[in-house]
Amino acid sequence: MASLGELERAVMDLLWAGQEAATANKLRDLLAQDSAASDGIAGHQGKDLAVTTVLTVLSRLEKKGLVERERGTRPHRYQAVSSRADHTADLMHEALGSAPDREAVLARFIGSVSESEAATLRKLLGEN
Amino acid sequence: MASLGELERAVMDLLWAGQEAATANKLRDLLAQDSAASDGIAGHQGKDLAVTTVLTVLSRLEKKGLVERERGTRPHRYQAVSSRADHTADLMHEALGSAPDREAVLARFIGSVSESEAATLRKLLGEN
DNA sequence: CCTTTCTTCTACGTTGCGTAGAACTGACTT
DNA sequence: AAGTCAGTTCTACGCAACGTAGAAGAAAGG
Repeated sequence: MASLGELERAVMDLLWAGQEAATANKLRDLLAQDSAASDGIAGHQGKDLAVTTVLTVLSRLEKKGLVERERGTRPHRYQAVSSRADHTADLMHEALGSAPDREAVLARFIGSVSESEAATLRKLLGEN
Repeated sequence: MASLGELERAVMDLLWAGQEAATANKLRDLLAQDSAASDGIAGHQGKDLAVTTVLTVLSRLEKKGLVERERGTRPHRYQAVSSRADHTADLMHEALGSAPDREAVLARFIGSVSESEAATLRKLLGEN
């Protein structure tokens, strides 16, 4: 499926967090905010990215099928194709699918799941 | 965790398949066989790898903690640290853990699981 | 000791990603 | 209509991971 780099990941997180489609500039600002926040605001090591950088990343994400853009509006607007939950579940299926011994994998998986998650799973499997 | 390249993957598959620890040469031969097999035997595009290539890959896998080597014996013998099922389950946990909305992910995951796998999961969650 | 075999060192080409300048395009202003 | 300006695409560079393997070093057997 293609794994994500650090910046690609950060951008996807923003797109997943906001429900609205965002412009490259908006995303650039959000990224600047986030990095400032994690530096403790005062520090803020001038790590602001160029907008072109964000655009390049968005293009790559689009090519990977993770992001969709509205080409109609002039500042193109970008949004995630699927929710983070869907994407993550896909990744899990991908991992699972790569093994010939599905059952064994599931057994190990269940074995190391927290109790609360096990409860969630029981509920999900029960009703249906 | 570090994802695997194509050759790294192929080597791990061999190590996971065989229960015995194998030497680099043994693995090289097995890889040659496999590639011959997928080419339909006749073709067999002289894609045999150099032993050093296999050794390099094994070293990298060792550094990643996926492979263990017996240094005592002269032709060192290599084996997988954990089973494929364990490794795959780890990957699934890794994916799951990267999301803040665990429950939502599990819901999507369960939603797209085959009926037989769902049955397996019920059984695993039931008895315990 | 000397040859053979195995391992380690070093390295090169390719690809993905972070990063961004340069060039192009479409729109708003006057 | 031409100029300016924001936004987008093109191109590119450096770095790291990976596939690949030759060269050099080390050990085991005759």
